Amino acid sequence: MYWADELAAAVAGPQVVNDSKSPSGTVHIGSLRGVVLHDAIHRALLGAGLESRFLYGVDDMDAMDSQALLTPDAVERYMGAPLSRVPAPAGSNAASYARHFVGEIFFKTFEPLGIKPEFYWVSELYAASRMDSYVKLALDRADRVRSIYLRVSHVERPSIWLPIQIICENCGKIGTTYATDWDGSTVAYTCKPDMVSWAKGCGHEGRVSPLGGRAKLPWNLEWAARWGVLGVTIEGCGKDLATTGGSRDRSEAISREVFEVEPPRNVTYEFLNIGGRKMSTSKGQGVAAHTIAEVLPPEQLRFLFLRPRPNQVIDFDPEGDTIPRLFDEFDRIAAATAGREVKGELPSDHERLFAYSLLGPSPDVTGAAAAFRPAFAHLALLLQIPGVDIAARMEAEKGAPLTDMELALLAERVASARAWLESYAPERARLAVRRDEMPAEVGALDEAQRAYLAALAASAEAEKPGSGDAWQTLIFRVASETGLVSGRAFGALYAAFLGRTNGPRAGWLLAGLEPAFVVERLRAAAAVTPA
RNA sequence: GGGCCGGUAGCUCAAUGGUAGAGCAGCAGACUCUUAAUCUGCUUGUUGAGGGUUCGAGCCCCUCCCGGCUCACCA
Repeated sequence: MYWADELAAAVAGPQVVNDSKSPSGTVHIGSLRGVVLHDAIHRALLGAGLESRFLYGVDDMDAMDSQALLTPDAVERYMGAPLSRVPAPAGSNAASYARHFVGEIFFKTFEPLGIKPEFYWVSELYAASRMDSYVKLALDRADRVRSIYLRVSHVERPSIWLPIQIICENCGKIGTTYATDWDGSTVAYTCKPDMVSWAKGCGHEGRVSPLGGRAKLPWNLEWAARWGVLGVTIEGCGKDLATTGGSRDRSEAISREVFEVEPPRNVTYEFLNIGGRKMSTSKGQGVAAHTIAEVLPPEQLRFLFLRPRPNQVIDFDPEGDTIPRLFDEFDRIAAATAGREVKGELPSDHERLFAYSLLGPSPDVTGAAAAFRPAFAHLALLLQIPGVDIAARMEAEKGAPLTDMELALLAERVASARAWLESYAPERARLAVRRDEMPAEVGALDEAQRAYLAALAASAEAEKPGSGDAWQTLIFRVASETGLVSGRAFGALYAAFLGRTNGPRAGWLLAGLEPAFVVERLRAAAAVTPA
């Protein structure tokens, strides 16, 4: 059974699926794995006849800690401030930095993937006092919190430490304050200049109520509190958090022992690596979500994340054959789903995998599976030949007119293939007519092939073929006249124009070039002395 | 040091307890109009090592070896 369906079969009653993201830091392609996974889980729950909500939270009470994202004059003032209070970059009319960044960049990648969670902003949960009862519990039971940190993670907190981060009333920063002395309604705090290295506190000291949005819980407690506030029943997380003694363990212990709430079911998911290496934006290895989305249409991007089980590493190297093969594998699964015979082994419940790769919430699986999908590599090739009518060629391949859905799929693939040719396609997938010099490969042609080229030059000059069809006919006819097997005739042409042993349909290739150049090159190639 | 994932054909990978198999590469062949297409045939295995469970193990359990990521400060 498909893993998401297995999960859905294992639960009962109404479900709340939750995921969240801190808006600080760059969003790269790997960040989308969790989103797509949670969406698939949500759809699996609905498909199993359960009630389900899919929530997505933005951690905008977190402190701004990335200097690279601020203009230099804003660093002094906003480093350490809650992201909800950092203004959006110049030119944006968003209400805050967090809203700009997440709204403009991250959410725009959700919509095309057919993912529509209910968004919520953590700063609003605090401001609306929905977190207050958990803040009080955390402070009342600070000793329990400290002992959990010690027991689960071997982190020792001083006895005056309180699990709360106050927003400084003077400078507005949250990353620089240290709170002590909870008296049941207020805490004392100091905004320390040297609390953290990346932000400077103002030195203010005060006493304030931590409720109603004036403070936030530290990460692990906030996570647990949210499970309680929102009634979360399923929430996966990356393996960096799920390690023994790590964040997830701490939050689960806090949820049970401090808030007395049963934590949600976990689905730990592995990372997405690029070419066997971890993604790192600082090393230029990270692929921004919107960049890869130009090359991979939504369905293939979903497929990339949904085909492996969640706890398997995905090694995605956009170079080489990876992208064409991803399309081919998708098409194979589509064909199998449509009931056609395919080669090779299929994943268990491949039709479920196919359905979840389609854009939700309730796609036409049968129609999509049966649709004609042009082979990606073939399409990329055709795009490089001048004067090819792609739609007509595809119709000929299918043997029937394309439906509206198929035309849309074709347009989508054409755009992907163009983007691929410009970005990740290997040299061997790119065609280039060698205009400037004779390819060295011509030296490998034998006498019969050179004679063929000479004869073709003469015939072309006399008959002046004007179309791909006319050229193709001539190529075959001259081959027949000179007694050369057609495959070797084509080989000679590819060597003379492309410097390779094979290529696209030669007639259309030659028809796209200037007649004078074609004849001249044919003659020159025919005259080359064999190596 | 702890955790997770992986190790299967020359390469990339599939196969969730039931005959180890695909793509690419290679070899041989077909084709007078898809020539990076299509079709036919062939070849390739100590499934990292060892033990265990089972009628049956690539898959489950145990012990190792190798590689990758991750955590151990904060969020």
